[in-house]
Amino acid sequence: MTIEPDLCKVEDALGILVGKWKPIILLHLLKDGTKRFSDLKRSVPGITQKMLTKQLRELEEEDIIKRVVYPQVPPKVEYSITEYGKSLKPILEAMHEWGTKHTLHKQQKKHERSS
Amino acid sequence: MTIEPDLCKVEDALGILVGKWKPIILLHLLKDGTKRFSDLKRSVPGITQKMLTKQLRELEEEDIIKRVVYPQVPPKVEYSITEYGKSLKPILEAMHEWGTKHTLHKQQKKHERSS
DNA sequence: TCTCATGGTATCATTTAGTATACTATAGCA
DNA sequence: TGCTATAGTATACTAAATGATACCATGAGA
Repeated sequence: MTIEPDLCKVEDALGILVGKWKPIILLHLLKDGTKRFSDLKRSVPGITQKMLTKQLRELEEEDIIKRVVYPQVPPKVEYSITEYGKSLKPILEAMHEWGTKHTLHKQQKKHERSS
Repeated sequence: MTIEPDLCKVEDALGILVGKWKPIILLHLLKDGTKRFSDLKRSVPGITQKMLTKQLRELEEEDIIKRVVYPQVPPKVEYSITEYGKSLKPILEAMHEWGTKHTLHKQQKKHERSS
């Protein structure tokens, strides 16, 4: 299969996945189903509140995740992957698989250089 | 299949594909095999010389493409995908496929809103 | 009355990505 | 002698992404 560069839809998917935190957020939601804001924050070490909010809003905007607010105090907000969002799984898996191989490849190169 | 977020290698692949021009450059090289610098520049409308050089250097650094310089005047430099680079194809294809579906999804949403 | 937990916003600083434009080397050709 | 083609580099700039930090609302419980 050859993808016609001029009809390239690769960027569309890329645009959704790009961001320092989006993949890891999606992986957590894919794994655990539903998570609260604070759960996600704990699961993604190093992320700031602002960034987490921003990434979640962007994913929501794209229909990848769903946001449910419970009218309580203190607030409770739950995030989960939509059915549509689940369709990203093959891409994430392909990247994960490749990334795993790539780790080996890099190690081999390193070894070659030092020998 | 569930990808363990803590062992996530998704970023590795993402890092290589990200950049405003990398996917389109790779698609051209995958399609046409070998291209000269100026061919690529023509194939990727809007890209500046500096950006093209930068993207190519980064891809070369990752062993995704190969750069061959012919000692001529005027210079001739050929770029091609490495075998290793070809291993990215499944990712590009998965993204392309998803992107194509996503276009439809967006159109449906648009239609829903306007009806 | 004070404090805590949750899920945010607001403001500003810094870092990274991308753009625009000018410049370079040199063999071959008119 | 001056022009062209190729594959760049150098410098300066703008824009976008990310980070750090402070702040806010409010019901429950001590």
